[in-house]
Amino acid sequence: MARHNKENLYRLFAQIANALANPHRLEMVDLLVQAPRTVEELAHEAHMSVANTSQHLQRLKQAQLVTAVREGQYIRYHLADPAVAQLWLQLRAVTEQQLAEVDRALDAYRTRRHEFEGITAVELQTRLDNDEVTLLDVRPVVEYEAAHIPGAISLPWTEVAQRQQELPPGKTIVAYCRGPYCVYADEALAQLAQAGWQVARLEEGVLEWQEAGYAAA
Amino acid sequence: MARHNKENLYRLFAQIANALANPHRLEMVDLLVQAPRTVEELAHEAHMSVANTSQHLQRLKQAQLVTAVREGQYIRYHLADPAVAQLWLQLRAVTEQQLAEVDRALDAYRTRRHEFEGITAVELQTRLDNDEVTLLDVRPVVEYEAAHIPGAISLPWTEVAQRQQELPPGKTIVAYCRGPYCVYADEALAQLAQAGWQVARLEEGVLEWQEAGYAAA
DNA sequence: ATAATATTCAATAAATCTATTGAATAATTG
DNA sequence: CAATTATTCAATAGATTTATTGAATATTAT
Repeated sequence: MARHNKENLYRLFAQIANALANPHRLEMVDLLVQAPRTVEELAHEAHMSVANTSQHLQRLKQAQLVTAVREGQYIRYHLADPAVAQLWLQLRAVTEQQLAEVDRALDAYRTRRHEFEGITAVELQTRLDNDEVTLLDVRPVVEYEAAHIPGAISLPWTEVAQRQQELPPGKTIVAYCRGPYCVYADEALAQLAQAGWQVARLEEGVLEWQEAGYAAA
Repeated sequence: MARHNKENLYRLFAQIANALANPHRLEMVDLLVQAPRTVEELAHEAHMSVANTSQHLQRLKQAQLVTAVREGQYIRYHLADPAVAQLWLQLRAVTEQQLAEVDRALDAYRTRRHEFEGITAVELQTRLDNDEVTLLDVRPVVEYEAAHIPGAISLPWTEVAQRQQELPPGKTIVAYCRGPYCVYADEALAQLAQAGWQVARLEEGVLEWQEAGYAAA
């Protein structure tokens, strides 16, 4: 009797863990952290079929980790609450700490991971205040518009080659993207470094930046 | 290629989520947060067969969420890292916030949940400093010994009836146990209230107490 | 209304997860 | 060494999860 009620309680926690216990759904959560998206957009970004994406979204929605908002013929999915992003961060933290494979998998995915000088959030903040660096947000514009680090210029990584002359000359360029598991900043910096710019990468994305106690714009 | 490497990365995070995606395993983690335990102890506490408990422990161990330490003919399982407890806390926080069922399930499990006056960590701290209350840790002694709130007296809930005369008279008694999902404090307080004591419950357990920034002993 | 587009639903097969059972292993005790 | 105790392993049946396929639904545009 009491046993049964206790099991019911733990079952609820397990339901939420279960909703996150799939690589595709985690990638979708990771994308929704950056900005709300339609089913098609998510399917395209995560390289999944639309039907499969929809099915996974239903599971996230059932667990109330995301919410659906109809916009005309589209349905845009949002992360239900900032606490969900926190949970994702904590899951990442534990996984990184406990599974050494994460480091290896990251090296395999981000092949230029160790090519650029890193810069910490603290360093960046002071160098931004002293007007010593140009901060580049190389994510898609919609993500920049959803939230970005104050002072960052939006220049999607796909447009870096053509638009680099817009950048103020002389200053070091710091690029960031979705966070430590995103290659966009690496791609952008590789092009800029080749063109002779002094570059550095911020591993943090907006979520990690906020988590570290800084404000977002 | 890059896709494949990205999938590998998310697969690792999903592995950890998967290890937590079972009510029994969560209950085991919840128990291990309080104190390390042998397979048999866990099986008994969680009302599971030993073989099943062992099997679930293997999964937690494979995910490196727990570690096994042989002690003679026993093997004692420990939480691998405090970060695992943090993750459990965050999972609980999200579940409580997103699933209204938690509140109902908790009412069903802790039938005396609303019977006693609650006291916050802050209140407790000041009233302890002023020597106005007696703080009772009603968990099993091993858990008290693993960690407890400074100033707490160990009096397991099973012994409250016989040993209540040991308590200093006149002061209000505040009891706590494993946290908000534990009935021991309710059970203890029901007996003490009946015997005429002035009582209050602290919902926090040691983990939540520490999470709130206080030290443990 | 009809056509087009976005999303969901339903059915299905392959894979994974879970609890149970009984046997196997490893350490301790007599 | 034999007996005992704690834990793990192996096999298995039932349940759940997943990706795919094609059809169904809902909204918009013509």
